[in-house]
Amino acid sequence: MLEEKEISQAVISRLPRYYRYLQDLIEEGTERISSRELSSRMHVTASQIRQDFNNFGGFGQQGYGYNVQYLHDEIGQILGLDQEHSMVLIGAGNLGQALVGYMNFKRRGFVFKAAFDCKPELVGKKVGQVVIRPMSELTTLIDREKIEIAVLTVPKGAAVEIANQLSGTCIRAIWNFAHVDLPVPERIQVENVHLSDSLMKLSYQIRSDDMNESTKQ
Amino acid sequence: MLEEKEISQAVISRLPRYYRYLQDLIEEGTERISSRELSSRMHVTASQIRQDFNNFGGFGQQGYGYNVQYLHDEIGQILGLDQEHSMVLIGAGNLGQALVGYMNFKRRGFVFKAAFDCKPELVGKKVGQVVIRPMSELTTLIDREKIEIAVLTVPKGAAVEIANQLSGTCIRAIWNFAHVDLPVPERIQVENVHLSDSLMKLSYQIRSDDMNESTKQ
DNA sequence: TAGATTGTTAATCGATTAACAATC
DNA sequence: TAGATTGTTAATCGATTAACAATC
Repeated sequence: MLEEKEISQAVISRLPRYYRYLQDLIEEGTERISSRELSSRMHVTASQIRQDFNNFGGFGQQGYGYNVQYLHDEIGQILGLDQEHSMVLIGAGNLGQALVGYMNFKRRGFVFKAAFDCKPELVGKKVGQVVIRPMSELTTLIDREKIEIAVLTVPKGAAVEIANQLSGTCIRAIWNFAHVDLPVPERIQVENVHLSDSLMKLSYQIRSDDMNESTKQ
Repeated sequence: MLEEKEISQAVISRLPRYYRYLQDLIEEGTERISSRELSSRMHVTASQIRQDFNNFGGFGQQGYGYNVQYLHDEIGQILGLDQEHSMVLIGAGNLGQALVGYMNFKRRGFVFKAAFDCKPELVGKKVGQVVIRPMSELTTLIDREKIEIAVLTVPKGAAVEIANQLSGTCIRAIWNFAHVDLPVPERIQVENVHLSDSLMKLSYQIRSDDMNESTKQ
């Protein structure tokens, strides 16, 4: 009932930011907020806010605005934050270890159940709450523990091969930090975090600023 | 001369991916490629590829296609990858240390010149090629060494205060991993990497899959 | 020259913004 | 009831795709 039509990617990308601002409002003790107030805080149009929320069917009340707590909880539910999500780490390098250790994910219900690495010298070592296991145990553990999300922090070369392995398991989604596009069946969702792409965009901005400076005069 | 009009954010976001595919093509020894071939590899339309490239003024040749090496280098230049970029790390926690240690950035010309942390017990410790310094030295070092990019991996609470400090320096851009929107003057570019936002999007996809499953029947 | 493929203009599609009637 | 503000329809804007003339 909650959802019928496909929601656009643009809308979904904005939901976490709404969620964040609503959390801040709760902490400030604000009980209600109008789309106009929220729009001026977030530097987006009030129209967009109302359109976005109405994709999911109207959380406000005419003449009143939105109840902050209610809106927060609804968006949380839409984002699936009312459920616990089990994860495994694949690739226990520096970045991988940092992610496992990051407590904020756990607070939101994203829990690492295991970590894997191909390096024998890392196997047995503890990171965060889990012990690093050999890659040979990967697929059986995922299926046995009904893991939802695989966090992939391995080098480019290994990523595709591992994605193929994952395709045969019950895994639902891959959070991909490897610098390649993964070939997976449609039922597996992939969310890419390409850090170097992000850094390149930054570098583009700097350079394009330089150009403007030099052209201006 | 190279650029005049504003290039849309959508185009810029695609450039790093083009760059990556062109690198792969070079490694494969491919000398030329048509927009149609590239489009089928990358799963985008050939039209979009041609439109994107023509924002910067035509890198191809009718009847021939694009020279891979040339196109690669041009895009690299547009992204500012032909220059070295100096960076400082602010916040030497797990994630920060992982970023400093990541060699791929250095290969692309992004070089960490220093790292800072407010924790006295971390000061003096070495991460990657640099030694962690106290926060008190932050602004003077940035200006003295003409640092371009600040990599911000501090908790939410500290980020805004540090952004204010950075506003008074020669810094050009902030690569922001903190979970807040930073208030900075217009001349400073901000590129956000909100990992928990990304994870929430993944969680949304999983949940919306569930919905479809349960509604289908 | 004929074939291929670009650069570019025109058509379509989707997302954002504006406007306003519905309603609390 | 009057005022406020939503939900929603209509208008605008921008981005993507299609088509084709230019040209290597």
